[in-house]
Amino acid sequence: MGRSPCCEKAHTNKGAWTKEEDQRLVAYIKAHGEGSWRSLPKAAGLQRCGKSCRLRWINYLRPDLKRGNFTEEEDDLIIKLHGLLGNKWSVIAGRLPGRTDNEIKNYWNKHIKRKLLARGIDPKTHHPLSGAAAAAAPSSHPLQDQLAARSSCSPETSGACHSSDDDCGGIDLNLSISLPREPPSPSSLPTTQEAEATSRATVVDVDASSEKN
DNA sequence: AACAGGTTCAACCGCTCATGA
DNA sequence: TTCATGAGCGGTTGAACCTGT
Repeated sequence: MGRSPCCEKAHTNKGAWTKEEDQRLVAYIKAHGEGSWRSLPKAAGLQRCGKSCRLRWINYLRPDLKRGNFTEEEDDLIIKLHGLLGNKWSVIAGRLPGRTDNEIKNYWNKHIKRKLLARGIDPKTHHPLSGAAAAAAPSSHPLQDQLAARSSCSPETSGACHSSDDDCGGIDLNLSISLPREPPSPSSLPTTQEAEATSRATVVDVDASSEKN
């Protein structure tokens, strides 16, 4: 009596989506909204796994997606957020309207990793590459360490030292985000993902406006 | 022009988390 | 409190595309 599989593998398509499948999925979501991914494929007449539908919608079909090159600002923001959060791609995506976790993850692997390496920075630890010892620091994310060290003034406990120019910790990553947390328009998605991402990220305030020093 | 190697992107897989009975 | 189920996340893979030889 194991857990039931997420879908009938024998009767589901795999691989690239066809235009018709895309159209069906978009039409269904427009009519019924997001959610119930497990039952969606059947209801929409798709021979796909619910997870696959969800992914296709989130990463490719959503109307509010911003496709195209990342800006320098987005680059910097991703780097800073990664320093704070690690590989929490969905949280990072929540701070970059129109970007998806998958897109950011890919972009990180293809572009930013190299950028950091070229600067002599270890993309995993955000420490200078030169010191192997540095890489062996107690935490994989030094910035998280700094945040932890600041626990005495954490927003959860006091919120007192959360002003944008407070230098608690002495790093410029004391940020508070000013990006919109709501969907840009009523017709765009409820973005449960973003909502969740936002809620999970509340511990860390990141200010997009301050990331340009 | 043809081939090989490298890069990029979309999609899948397996795990964890959240929620409800 | 425990268990079952659905949803979401992050890592990985594979095919298509690009570039250099």
